[in-house]
Amino acid sequence: MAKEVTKRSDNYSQWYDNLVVKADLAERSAVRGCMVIKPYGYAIWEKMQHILDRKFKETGHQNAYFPLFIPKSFLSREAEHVEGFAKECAVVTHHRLMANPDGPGVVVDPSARLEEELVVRPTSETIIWNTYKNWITSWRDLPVLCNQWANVVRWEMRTRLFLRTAEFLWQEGHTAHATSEEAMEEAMKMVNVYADFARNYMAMPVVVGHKSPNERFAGALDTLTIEAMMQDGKALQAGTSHFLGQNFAKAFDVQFTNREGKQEYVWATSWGVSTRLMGALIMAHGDDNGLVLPPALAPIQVVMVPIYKSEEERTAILDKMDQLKKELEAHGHSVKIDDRDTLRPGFKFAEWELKGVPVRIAIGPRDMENGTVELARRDTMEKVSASQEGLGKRIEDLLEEIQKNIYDKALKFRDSHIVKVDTWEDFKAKIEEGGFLLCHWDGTTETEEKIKEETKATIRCIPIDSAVCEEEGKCIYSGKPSHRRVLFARSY
RNA sequence: CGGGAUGUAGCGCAGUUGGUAGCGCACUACGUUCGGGACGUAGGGGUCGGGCGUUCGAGUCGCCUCAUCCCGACCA
Repeated sequence: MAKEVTKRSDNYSQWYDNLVVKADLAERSAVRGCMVIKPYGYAIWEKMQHILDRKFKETGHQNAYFPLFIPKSFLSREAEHVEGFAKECAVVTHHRLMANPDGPGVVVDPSARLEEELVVRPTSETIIWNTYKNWITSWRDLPVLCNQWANVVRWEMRTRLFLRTAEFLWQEGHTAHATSEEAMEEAMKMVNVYADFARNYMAMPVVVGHKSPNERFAGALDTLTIEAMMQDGKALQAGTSHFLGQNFAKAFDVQFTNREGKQEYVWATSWGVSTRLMGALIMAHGDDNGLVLPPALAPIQVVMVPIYKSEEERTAILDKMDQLKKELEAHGHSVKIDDRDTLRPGFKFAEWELKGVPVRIAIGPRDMENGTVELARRDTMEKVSASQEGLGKRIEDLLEEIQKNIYDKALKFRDSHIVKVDTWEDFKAKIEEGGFLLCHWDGTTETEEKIKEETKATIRCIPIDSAVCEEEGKCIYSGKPSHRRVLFARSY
């Protein structure tokens, strides 16, 4: 009643917006296009951060931090790069305010104009490569493998909570290598780290592939991506990893002396995932009752709701819950006892379902007599009575099963919405139904853009490791020969 | 930057031919409730986005302005 969620089937977009707010994840801020991430939402992001950070360290990376402000001239060093970002940059032009001479308040002090404007980073390649120039002189200095956790600003015209905000949080890895092969290998390694994270922690299947030249990151020679399918059949780019070649090394003159004593430009990669992953998580698994969080990312994995009438019952049940909580925590699970006594159990059930807590344990007088608990799982909404004995093991198994079930469900949904399409008529019909279309494409940007104009569908990626794509055929649009299928979809 | 809309209580909204602002939820207090989003009673809360104008009188009409949202173009 208090927090009714719009039905997913009625209006997917509205369902999403509503859910983000009602589940206490985030809200729009007073600043145009910006978002406030609320404690519950941030707790999920923190879990994502910790897991990703560990993976980065395991793959040999170190964290560092580079400035928020980028001199305008840096950004313009790489031609494609600046062209790609120029239209969405926030620019700092002054450094001082003064009392308004014509009335109340303050105005920008015109005498405090910066000699060179500073761009609030939309991404950090330029400032980082300007720094790397001083770090790298010899082959012995390579590779440089840095990551930074930061915020970036892209002045988007239209924003959506988590999916596209003017400011967002992300991590960006920036690496420098002695050879092209090593850099390409790095880019590939990191996209696979993302794919692994999406599948095993977010319980979200993804397609790994190359972007078409047209969809590449501004300044990259190759962009690798993970593409996820949302429950309305649209695609969401969930992470990217770029092979930058020597473009930035040349733009910032980063050369090293190789083993033969010759000067060479270094080879670069960059890769990132953002708070957009939060949007992906919500859209991939949520339902009409709210969020469905995979146990691996749920800030609260088990919530306990006491049911009581008298104060004696309340005390006895909460004592029992404390005891069970300790047992579950010993198994490594995060547990919350909802002991608020101003709210009724039914209200709490609905609220924790809305917030996506994977497992709920309810204990009432009846359970206290029988030595049982009521065990409810969020993914299937099933409720069973379980013994208080051995609950730790039971919950451990259940959380694993939920994690697996959420993934399987998402995988089943996705696979049933991927179709091979071989005629243009069929393409136009199928794209309306949502989902991914595997089609032949002649490899030209012209064709890609015409398809986009006519259907709003874009090439999400050219899948890697997909045997079904490896075949000869004819372009869906132009009829020209093609030697592999690519993935088309409408996207966020 | 083009096209369309909306600004009224914390949130969601109603407000007729102009007559001095209301509903639901939320909030506060008390009581009864408590195994799936409780109910009763009593309360509090508004310069109607801002400015100027028309009028005896403007939430309502006119002009200006600001902000937000939606459809385009752009995008992790």
